[in-house]
Amino acid sequence: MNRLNYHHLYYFWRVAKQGNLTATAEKLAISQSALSAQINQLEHNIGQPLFAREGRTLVLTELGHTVLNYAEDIFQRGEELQQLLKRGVITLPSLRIGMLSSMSRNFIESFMEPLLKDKTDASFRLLARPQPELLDLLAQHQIDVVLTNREVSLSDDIAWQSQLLSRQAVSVIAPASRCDLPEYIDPAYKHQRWVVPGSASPLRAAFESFCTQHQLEPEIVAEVDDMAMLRLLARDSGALAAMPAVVVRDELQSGVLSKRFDVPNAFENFYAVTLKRKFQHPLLSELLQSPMIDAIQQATAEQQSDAH
Amino acid sequence: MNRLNYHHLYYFWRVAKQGNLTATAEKLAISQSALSAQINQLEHNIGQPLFAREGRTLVLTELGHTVLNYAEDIFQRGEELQQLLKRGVITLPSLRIGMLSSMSRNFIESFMEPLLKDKTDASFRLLARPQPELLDLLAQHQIDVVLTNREVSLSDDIAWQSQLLSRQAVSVIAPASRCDLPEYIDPAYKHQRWVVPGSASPLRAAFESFCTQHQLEPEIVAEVDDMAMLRLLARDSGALAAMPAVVVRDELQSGVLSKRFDVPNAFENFYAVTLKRKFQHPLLSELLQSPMIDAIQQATAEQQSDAH
DNA sequence: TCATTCATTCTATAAAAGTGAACGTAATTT
DNA sequence: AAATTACGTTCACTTTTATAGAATGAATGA
Repeated sequence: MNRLNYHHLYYFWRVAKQGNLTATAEKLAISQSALSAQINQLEHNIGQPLFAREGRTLVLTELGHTVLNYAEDIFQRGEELQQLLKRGVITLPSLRIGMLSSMSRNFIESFMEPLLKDKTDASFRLLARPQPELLDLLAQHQIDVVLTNREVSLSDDIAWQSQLLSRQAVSVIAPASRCDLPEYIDPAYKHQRWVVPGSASPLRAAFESFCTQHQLEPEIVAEVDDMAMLRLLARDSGALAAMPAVVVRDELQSGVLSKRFDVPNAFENFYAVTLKRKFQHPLLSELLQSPMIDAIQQATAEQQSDAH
Repeated sequence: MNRLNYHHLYYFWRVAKQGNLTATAEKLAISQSALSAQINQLEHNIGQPLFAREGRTLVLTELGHTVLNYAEDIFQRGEELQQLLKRGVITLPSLRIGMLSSMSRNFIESFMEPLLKDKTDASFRLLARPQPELLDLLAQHQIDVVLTNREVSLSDDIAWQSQLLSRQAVSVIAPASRCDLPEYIDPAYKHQRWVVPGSASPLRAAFESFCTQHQLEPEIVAEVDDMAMLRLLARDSGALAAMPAVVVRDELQSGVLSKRFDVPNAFENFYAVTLKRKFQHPLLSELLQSPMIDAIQQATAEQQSDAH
């Protein structure tokens, strides 16, 4: 291999991030043929393909992902330099957060809390998508972190890093009008109307198993994936609800809803998924080691040991 | 400004590090004219000079230093990528430490101690030079850190970062044969033979002022800049010596020399000077926040408060 | 002073990056 | 099943950029 050609690498970076040669060529204001040729030269120079040509799309190989990680470091810093040269100042790029739309908004908000207060220079973008799309975006460095309640499965190509942020017990939530119901499992719960998480969710599975175990025969009024929607239904449907308490934090506080008890051994996990990278976004580092996260982790650790 | 030309930036990086166009052209195996032209283009593209042409040499401007800092981040990462692509592994580059030859070797050794034990992958280079040359090398990213006992003066161009590592009292050291001398200032010290630090050193100034204050009339046997040399003379000359105790740590322990007392208000400061950079060498970060350093700093803090 | 060192400038040439049209497939529509 | 569209590659050719080499100039040092 000769010396690395940084122009080729730059083009590769742009294409890999975009995932599409034609669109990238347009953005770069060159022809696709030129772009294609440059990337071929890079691959030829390296001696191994960076993209697998699958059908009519370009998909990063394992090596491609590795190289993209380096390119990201290199050219993010380069962009910063260019900004400095042009405008005389550098502004921190926005922190790009991806979230699963089914997650608790309250949780997300408390995660981002450090960004909201007294930091004038902190800016961020928030993006709700299905999990596979989020992971794609992450792999392409289009977002910096994914907040999810679903475990990520290991991939050959990509070095995910998944950090458990919090572990919430699943609670039985009742409208204020039903505060006669006992704060423990009881025959009174045998025939009730419920709103519950969608069947794809591990929470739902836990709820079902709980019902079987205690011979409850719930009437499912609604099953909903989206936690924000679930919250509204819990508040307004008059039915009981099974969900992490954090989802309806405000309602519990104001007394509109009340928590009866925790479903034993049913938890919702919150993860922050990132790519293993040398240079993480500074705001992200801050968030991931913020005292709030520590507090949550400590709290959940206590919860766990309480449970045992 | 158009898009940043990374090849130009690469050439600039090489030249700025080397400090010399002709030699760099040779290393790059291109003509000086080509190299000169490329760098001119970069400057033209940026709109401001990166080098000041002083006589027949190229000297970095303030902007030049800034750009070099970015370039260093960019291309160090690039070199790492190239290494990965060629050899399949990345090895941490050596940590390059610059030291003032006049400094205590014992101090340097204890600074580097974390590198010496059980780390198989830690490699470093050590370089003894006069202070101005060390700072030049640092500014050109040829070394990662300068260990010095002399304050750095602030420069317009370069963002030094100077961290106080340790503060050593200056002690009066006597050969074992002279352990009759009292452990406090006393007329017995009035006429004695001494080996002392060179007159450029702040230690020497402190010693002279001490002598004046207590009306000592020292016979100066030798004045020496180099602490390693001073150590030998203290051991072998039979004269008294004024120096930080750490310099003769081993001799004090073995009893060949003995410390009589500390010269009041005379200290030698040890600094680690680095460039303010986004991405510091990982080994260096480790050293600068090693528990040994903390211990020293705590000890010296106590010393200071004792003195007050 | 005169040779030496080092960077710059100029012209010609070599190398590279770029264009645009033609081509090959895979996916999608009719 | 045929036509259409989307997307990447290949090829012949043009434009742009990088480079060599000789000439120039300015500072340094013997």
